Amino acid sequence: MSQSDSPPDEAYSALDRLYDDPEARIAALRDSRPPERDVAGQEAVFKALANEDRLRVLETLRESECCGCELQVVLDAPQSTVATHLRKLKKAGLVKSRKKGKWSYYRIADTAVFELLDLARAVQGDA
Amino acid sequence: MSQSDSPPDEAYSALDRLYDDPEARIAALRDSRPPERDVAGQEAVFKALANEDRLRVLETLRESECCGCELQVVLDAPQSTVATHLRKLKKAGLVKSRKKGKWSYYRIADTAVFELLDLARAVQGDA
DNA sequence: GAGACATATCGTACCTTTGCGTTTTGTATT
DNA sequence: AATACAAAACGCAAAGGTACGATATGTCTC
Repeated sequence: MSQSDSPPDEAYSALDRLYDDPEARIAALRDSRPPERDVAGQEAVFKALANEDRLRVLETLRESECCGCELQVVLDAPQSTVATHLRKLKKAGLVKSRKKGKWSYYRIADTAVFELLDLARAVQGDA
Repeated sequence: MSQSDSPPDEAYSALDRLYDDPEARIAALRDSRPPERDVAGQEAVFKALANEDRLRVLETLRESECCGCELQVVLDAPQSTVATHLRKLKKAGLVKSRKKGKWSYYRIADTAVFELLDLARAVQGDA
């Protein structure tokens, strides 16, 4: 993951054999690397989405805002488990919450979340 | 995760207090649950996307098809590590590969993958 | 202010994923 | 057929994520 730890020298020599101008190809490949920030942000989003229970929560919130205890019914899981999932979804910016009395109501933060869910289903569908 | 293990009876009684007709609400919540297959498929896709190295590979493949040894340069990681990531991407249906001589060339399987990457960046952006 | 109750947080045992050295497989080249 | 080499598969230690009981926090009702 860093630069000096275990450089794949073998890979370099592979490129040496593969191209007339390996330096240029290497430079091109390196340039195509996206900024670290972007990648880290994307990873955080996908990590939050990479769990069945959390996906079920999002699909439910698609229909309507829900409070925590309703989501317990949906997931059929204990309160602390549900709360942990909701915290993750919130931290990743996928849902927002508002407090009303002793209830916390959760809702999808951005319509882009719907699109992510739909695309994942589509990709999977014709795999 | 299953039905009989640890039912959140507490949640049921919460709904009892919350609604005039809790049974109806419970039924509605349960009906909103998507088919198990769908959720499992979505999870698989998001799991495959939930890793910085794999995201970097996908961003690189956005530009052009690449062989394994090129991706080693991009990730700056040993061959076995890169191969593991590629296997996962392939199993999730995100990339396809073709073999030419002793090289394997990888490419994005579906333009939906680009959209997923873009959406994740967008969601993250205004979080 | 005491009790009930929805949530949030903490601690931790358990399970999954990752990274990577090593070995194996498949394809050129000599 | 021996060598070279890209890629795939195997194996296991280390890291990370999950589930959930227990506990803490905040809010309503009496």
